[in-house]
Amino acid sequence: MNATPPAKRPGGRSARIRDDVHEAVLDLLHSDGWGEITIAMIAEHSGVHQATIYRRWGSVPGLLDDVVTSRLLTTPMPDTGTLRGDLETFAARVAESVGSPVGSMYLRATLLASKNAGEAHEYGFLVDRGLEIQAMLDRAEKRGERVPRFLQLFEIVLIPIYFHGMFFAAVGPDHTKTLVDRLIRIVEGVEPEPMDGYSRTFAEHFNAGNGYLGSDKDQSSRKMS
Amino acid sequence: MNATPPAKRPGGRSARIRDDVHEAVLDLLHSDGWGEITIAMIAEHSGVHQATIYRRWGSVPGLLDDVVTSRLLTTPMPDTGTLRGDLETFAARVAESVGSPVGSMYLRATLLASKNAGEAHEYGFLVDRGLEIQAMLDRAEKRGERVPRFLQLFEIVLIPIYFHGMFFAAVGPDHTKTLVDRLIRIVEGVEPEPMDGYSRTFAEHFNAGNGYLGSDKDQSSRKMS
DNA sequence: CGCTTAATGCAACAGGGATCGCGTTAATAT
DNA sequence: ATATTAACGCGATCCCTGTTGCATTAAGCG
Repeated sequence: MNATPPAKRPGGRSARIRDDVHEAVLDLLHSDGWGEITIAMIAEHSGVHQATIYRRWGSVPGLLDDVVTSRLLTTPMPDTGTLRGDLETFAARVAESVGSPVGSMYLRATLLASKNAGEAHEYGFLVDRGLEIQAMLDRAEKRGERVPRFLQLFEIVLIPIYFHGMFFAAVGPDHTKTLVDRLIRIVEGVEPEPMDGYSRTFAEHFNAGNGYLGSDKDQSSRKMS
Repeated sequence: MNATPPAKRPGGRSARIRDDVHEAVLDLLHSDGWGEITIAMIAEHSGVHQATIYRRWGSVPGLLDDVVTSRLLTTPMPDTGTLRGDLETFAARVAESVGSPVGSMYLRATLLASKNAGEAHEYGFLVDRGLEIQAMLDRAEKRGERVPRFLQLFEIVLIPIYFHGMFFAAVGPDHTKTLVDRLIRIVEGVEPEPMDGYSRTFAEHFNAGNGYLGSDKDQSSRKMS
């Protein structure tokens, strides 16, 4: 699953280089914002030779996968005692990381690589996360709560967060709450979803919210008639 | 909005070349399946020189945008008399085009271009479609039906279709019906969503359905523990 | 400490994407 | 029909991504 298979000599120098490269990646993603990240840039900024990076990680997606799994996604899944609580903190966390340059970059890199020429890039941490999420659901079910299927959770809460974050901008915690609320309503079947936070028409929505989705990031004016 | 600005000499030869290139793109997308599309390939397959293609369209995303807007998205929005009917046929159509190589390719190309270096690729036809969708909703509301907000429709029905289609496989008409049904349930507030079609756990879901989402396209075996 | 060899540095090179200058063709206007 | 010039074809060329062979460094091990 990891980009660096069990190394035979992971000690001092290799570890140092690994750290240098990782840090360079994070630096670049932080400074350059959303610009493209090339291996040449990483090589120069870290002082590690290109060839080394190509040999160890192969490609930018592979390197990003390593960075993400080894540094960013180490926080354990929430366990607040209620499914709603778990989902809300988890969704907020996902939204935050997907909205950041690192997360957005990673998702786009891995997903774009996914359908490309044969070499089906492993979905890496996505599978791990899936298992952890399932454990979270299982806990809730064991407590006696009504729980959604995984695909429901994925479609109703996670996919919108991913989509917003990748294409437009990070979604705020208020909206993640709305998504979680929607999921729970669906599972429990209560009264219809309130429409307070929603623009009435597409035009309003598009113009007011900046961008295609009503999120709150500035995005050079693009009105329509 | 269009990739080719109002040409000063759009007649005979230019039009012929434009058609040749468009047809080559469609041919390649049909035959090569999901493989990468390069301008070199298009040039060879169409008999038009690379330099010409670069000059007129600039890049693959630009060319795809032109192809899509001028050839593929000309079918009018459905008007069946009920919101559910409209949504179901529309969703099925979207799923089909997004699942096809052309649609998938286009979406992924725009995705790549969207947040990349400055040149904010226009979302092109997406805005047009948004307005048409809104008109569909307006018609339904005028008939007295309870209608969702645009963002709800977008998040609950369209985004999942896009996401599935772009990164995994096309969703079948059965699942699009599920999505539409979900939306209408949310707006009208009825009993909880049935869970028949959903795998029980993430592992089941992942292994059985092939790929991360339970869709029905073969995808080289990738089991997990 | 000394030996083995994994891992890195270095430079040269292949390959492809994209651009440019210039000659040629043909669309448009008169 | 003729002139004008937009648009195309062609080849050379640049630049960037990624690879490879070989020398050098240092990690792991006795």
